[in-house]
Amino acid sequence: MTSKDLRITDESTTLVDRVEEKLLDYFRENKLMPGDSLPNEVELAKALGVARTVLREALSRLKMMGLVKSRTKVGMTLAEPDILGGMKRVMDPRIMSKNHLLDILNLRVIIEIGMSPFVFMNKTEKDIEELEQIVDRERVLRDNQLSVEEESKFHFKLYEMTGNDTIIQLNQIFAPVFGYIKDHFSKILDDYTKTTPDQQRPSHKDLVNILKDGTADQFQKAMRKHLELYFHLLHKEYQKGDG
Amino acid sequence: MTSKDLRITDESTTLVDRVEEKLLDYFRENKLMPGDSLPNEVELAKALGVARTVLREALSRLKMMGLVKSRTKVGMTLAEPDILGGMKRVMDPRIMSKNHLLDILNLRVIIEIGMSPFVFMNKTEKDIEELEQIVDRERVLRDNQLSVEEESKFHFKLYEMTGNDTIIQLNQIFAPVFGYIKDHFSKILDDYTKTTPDQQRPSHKDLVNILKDGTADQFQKAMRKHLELYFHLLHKEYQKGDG
DNA sequence: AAGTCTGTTTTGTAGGACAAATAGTCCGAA
DNA sequence: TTCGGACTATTTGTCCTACAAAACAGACTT
Repeated sequence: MTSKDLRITDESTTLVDRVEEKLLDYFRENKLMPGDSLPNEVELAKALGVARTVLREALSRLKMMGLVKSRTKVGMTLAEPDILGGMKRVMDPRIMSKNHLLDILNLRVIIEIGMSPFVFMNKTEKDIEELEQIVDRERVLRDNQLSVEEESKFHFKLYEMTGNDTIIQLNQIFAPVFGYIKDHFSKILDDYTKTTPDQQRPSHKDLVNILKDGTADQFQKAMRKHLELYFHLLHKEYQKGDG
Repeated sequence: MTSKDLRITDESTTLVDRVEEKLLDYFRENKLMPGDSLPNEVELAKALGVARTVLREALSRLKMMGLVKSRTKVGMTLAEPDILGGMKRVMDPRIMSKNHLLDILNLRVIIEIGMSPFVFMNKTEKDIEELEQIVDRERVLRDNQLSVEEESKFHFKLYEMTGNDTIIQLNQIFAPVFGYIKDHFSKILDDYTKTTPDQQRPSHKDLVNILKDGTADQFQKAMRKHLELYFHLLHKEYQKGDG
């Protein structure tokens, strides 16, 4: 047993927590749909047997997630939640554990590789043109690297081509994490780019060309290669945490 | 201009919303780290110029995300947030728009394809054995399909092999969505399995064998093929939405 | 029929009171 | 001295009341 297992969880469930649960149960059991209206606060509080303030603290949480909307006089209605609403607010690399950061980086790499078949499927003339413009504007810095802005602009366009709003949002939410990682693991990343021949690392330009004239499979492999340095980083840093 | 552009957004930002923002700003500006303690509620409310009830509604949101912890007498402390905390609560396929559901399905497919290099990298003898056990227990139903439980058990093990807690959690949170999709798009899925020769659809058994004796590239391609029916579903249903 | 006014309902905000938990202190006994 | 128990002060948790603000509904006016 490690010291981690000894810590007191102290999950002293508060009344607000339970009310929040109850509300969600209530929505599900009554099969409420977006647009359906809820009882007013006073009634709800009475039905739940709690003070209005407690009810409102629970409702406040659901409002943050977009599940509940309210307007004076009109009352409260259910709505389709913004599942990323909470994440958007609290994503801050500064306060995240190293392992958590690596998890997110890993997830990003996974998404970029996994989405490449869809990017290839959805590509249009216009997309290719835009990508070419982005690539043409890129200015190479030291060690064949790009600025963070240029780097992310290119990848953002690829995300856009998935046509998947959730994924696009996810990329935006994760963005600060990569900036942070590039800063804090720059040594490992630099070492890798210096010791790996450029030919083994497809540039953005190469990717566009393959997307344009190659096959879906070639594109995915190239993306995989393009992201290889993160494989390297993940492999090296996850190891450390285990020890 | 479509009718969608006419709707009243009514983003009447409430005081609680602004206090929530202010708190997050305050945390960032003061570079608070997990473990650091916050001023007590009365002081905070005074500093913000709002009633304690309002402050508490804002804090309640941050507590839901795990960013703030509180204990009587001790006070409040900052903690590393659970970025999926909000999502976990409100993920309910019943109330999600079709496009949103497809986005999630798409994301799952993307993750499963993208994670296959990592699954291959991380595989151990023990993992293979477990997978073989899972596959051996599987009972084929009509049309070469499996029960939802068996299906998800196999894939869950693959997620586990990524060693990425965030991704494992994400899979669990998404699980209800797939159940829902399998129910509601069963016609399309059944049609596909009926009209596509079994040889073109790698079974779980095939996947394990490739994972065991094949290459990383073969494994990824097999995963891609295994998920092909979802490509089919996504292609067909996303189309509809556009019209 | 159209616009205006007024009353009423419901959420939004404020503030006070007390309960419950518990860290810290002090005191007394082994 | 050290341990334990009682007390105290502090802070969050819960309840309650009051009023402000928004906006729907219906009556009333022109």
